[in-house]
Amino acid sequence: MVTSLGIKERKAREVDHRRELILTAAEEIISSEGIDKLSVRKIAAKIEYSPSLIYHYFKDKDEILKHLMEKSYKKIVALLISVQSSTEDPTDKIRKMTESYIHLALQMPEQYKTIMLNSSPDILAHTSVLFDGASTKRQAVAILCKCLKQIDKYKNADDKQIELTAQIIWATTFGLIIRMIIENEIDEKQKNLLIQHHIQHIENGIIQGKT
Amino acid sequence: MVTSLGIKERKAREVDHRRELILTAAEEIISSEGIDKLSVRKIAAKIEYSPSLIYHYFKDKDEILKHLMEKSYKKIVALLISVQSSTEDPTDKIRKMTESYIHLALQMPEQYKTIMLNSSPDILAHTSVLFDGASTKRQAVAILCKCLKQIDKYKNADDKQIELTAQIIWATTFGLIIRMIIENEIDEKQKNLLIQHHIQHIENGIIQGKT
Amino acid sequence: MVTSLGIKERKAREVDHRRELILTAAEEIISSEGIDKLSVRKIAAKIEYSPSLIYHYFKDKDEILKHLMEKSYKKIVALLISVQSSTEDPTDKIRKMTESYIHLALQMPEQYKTIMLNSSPDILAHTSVLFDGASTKRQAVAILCKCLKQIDKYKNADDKQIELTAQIIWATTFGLIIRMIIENEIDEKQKNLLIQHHIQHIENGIIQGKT
Amino acid sequence: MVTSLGIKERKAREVDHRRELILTAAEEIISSEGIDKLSVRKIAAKIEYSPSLIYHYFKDKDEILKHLMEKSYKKIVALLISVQSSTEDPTDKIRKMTESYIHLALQMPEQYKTIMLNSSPDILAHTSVLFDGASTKRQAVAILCKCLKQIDKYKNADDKQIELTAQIIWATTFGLIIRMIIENEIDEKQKNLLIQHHIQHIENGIIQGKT
DNA sequence: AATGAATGAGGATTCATTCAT
DNA sequence: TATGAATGAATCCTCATTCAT
Repeated sequence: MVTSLGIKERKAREVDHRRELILTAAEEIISSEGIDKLSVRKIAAKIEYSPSLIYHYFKDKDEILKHLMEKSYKKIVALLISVQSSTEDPTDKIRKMTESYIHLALQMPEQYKTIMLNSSPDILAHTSVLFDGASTKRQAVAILCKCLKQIDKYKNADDKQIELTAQIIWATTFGLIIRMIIENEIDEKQKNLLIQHHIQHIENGIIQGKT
Repeated sequence: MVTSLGIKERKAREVDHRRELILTAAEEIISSEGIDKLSVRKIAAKIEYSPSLIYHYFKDKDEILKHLMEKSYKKIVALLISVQSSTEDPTDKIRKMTESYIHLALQMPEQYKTIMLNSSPDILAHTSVLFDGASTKRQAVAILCKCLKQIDKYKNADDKQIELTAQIIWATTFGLIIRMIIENEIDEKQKNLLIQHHIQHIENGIIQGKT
Repeated sequence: MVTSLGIKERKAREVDHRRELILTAAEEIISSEGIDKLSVRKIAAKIEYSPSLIYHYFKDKDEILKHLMEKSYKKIVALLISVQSSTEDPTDKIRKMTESYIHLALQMPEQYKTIMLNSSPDILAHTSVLFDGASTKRQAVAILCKCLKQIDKYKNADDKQIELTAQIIWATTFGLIIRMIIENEIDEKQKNLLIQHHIQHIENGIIQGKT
Repeated sequence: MVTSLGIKERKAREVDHRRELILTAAEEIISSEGIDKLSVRKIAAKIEYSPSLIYHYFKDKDEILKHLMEKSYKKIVALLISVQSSTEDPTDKIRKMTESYIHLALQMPEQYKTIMLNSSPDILAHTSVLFDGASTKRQAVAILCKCLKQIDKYKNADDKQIELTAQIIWATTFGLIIRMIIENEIDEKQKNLLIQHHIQHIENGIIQGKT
């Protein structure tokens, strides 16, 4: 019995491993050719198996795409979480978080685009941030709000105002990232200048001026 | 003679009408399925004609796409131009321009996405704004720079700094628009709050704080 | 009545003119792109009329091709006839005829190929020369035979032998021409050497040696 | 293990068989309709499978054509090689080689035409023989030259002259073959008379007369 | 577990042809 | 006389998917 379980387990692990292989191959194709050039055949070619095998592990291409989305989404969420830690002064924290977030996003441009420009309900269920109440339902916004609240100026501010500020920070940062991805061939120096300038603007916006 | 001219004219108009029909059908398909799912067959099906007929009016699919792009691009450029005028205080001008731009973009969401998220060189030749020197090559950035220069704080500022500020204003506004389009189902009130908040942030950024 | 006839005549002439225009355009396309790239559309484009007009003058594409074949065939036959004249010594006559024939064929390579490599019965009815009895049914062979008979060596020769000789002269000359057309990019000098050499061989063959 | 190998072998053989089937179908279509009427659909129809299946066995139509060409070309080259051997008197050797070559070519008329009338650079790279220097680059010409050199009359002859003679022998023989193929329905007796007559002419040309 | 065979739907074009005007 | 509209068939090719083995 125990043995049998062990075998089953190993088998299960192997299955997972294969699925992972397939997904990774798919990711690579997406990275290099774009999501609309992804095909089952190409995945099969990459893992050096026959296309039919893919159907042992995934019901159809859509299922692969769904998993891909999930995987990418998790990566992107992981971005934010990995960035949090190292507390200090809240403004500084926002600066660092934003900076890291941008850099990490730029390291996975195709996945970032795929997820963040996707308007299927399944994906939006995770990625939408502009709706009223996002601060309680979206981790990213929540974290930003928490930081903002620690800033003197926002101490007595309305929750709604803080949420809006967080949403704007998020949406505008998203905009800069997407444009930098789309306008490829911007050199590194210029990219850094833009990022620094953007962060400076955020700081100007949150520290001074009207709420 | 007059009659003959009249006939020719009507024919020309009819041709234009057909071409327009095709383009509109194409736009609808793009709206509902995305640009990469656009096919000549689908267009033909939509207008209830045979696919070959399309080739009477357009040389090939690329020509259709080119027209589509041009059409959208012209609309978007028209946005900016229509928005300029009504001079006053430069900060106010930027506020009004941004506001109008956002509202107009939201009125043609699919076209905006199609153009602004397109990374083909032909399109980017018109839409890229983040490169070093954009202030002299892109009208939109140029106009923003001109306004910024009129603001006291930037009187003695470095041209490069001003360009960067303009670029950030543009890229972040773009970000907000795209997210509002992608996260459809945001209600009007929330949209307006976000827009106002964004503009306020821009103002905070440019009036106060470090450059 | 006279007038009416005059008009009809002019109309008929005009129709002929148009048909000629169409055929000429077709020939040009065949010359530049080969016979299998010939299309009604291309003809129409060349004469700057609409494709439908073609159908006023020809029943269908096949009819055009038929006329084309006939026209080309007549040209090729004209070759031979034009070459005959200027009598003298029979050997010399064969030399001159062959030489002229080759040069003229090389001036209309595509037409020559089209006709001479065509194995449709209609065309073969004019172009076949190897069958027993060709000397009485094919002008080209007949002329060659007549020349050969004037040569001393063949004075008493069997008619069948003479016919065979004529057929070989014809078929081998054809071979040289076709190869020179197919192996384009042979330079003029080399072409002339080959032609001279070929003619010399014919002379060697007919003057000396066994029959 | 043996079984497994056996299976693989059988599969490989089956694949080869299928490919062969496709190629044969293609050859038949070419025979009956000409090479430019060959289409993937027609092949599929002939073997009674769907067109897409063809793409399991061949990358694209070009690959099919390439195989077809290669197959035919190999046969034709094999002709020449098979014909060489059995040395004797050089004149006799040329006679025998030519005779065999003609007979073998007539046994694969469509393939011979396909290859020898093809003017694509890829094919011409193997089949062109009329250029200056062919005696060193084309086996067929080289062999003929070697034989010619052994003939007394050519002992002291210029290499260029010998090359030209070989080229003429080749081109004229080609002409006779092609015409016999195109003018189908020539009876065997007549064919043989023509062949013998042609060979006699070659001999007359090379043994006697001027070089 | 793995695969090759097979297909049908869909992709862009091209073309000959008909027909109403 | 001349043409534009319209089509259906044909071209090559790709792809997701199923099925028997």
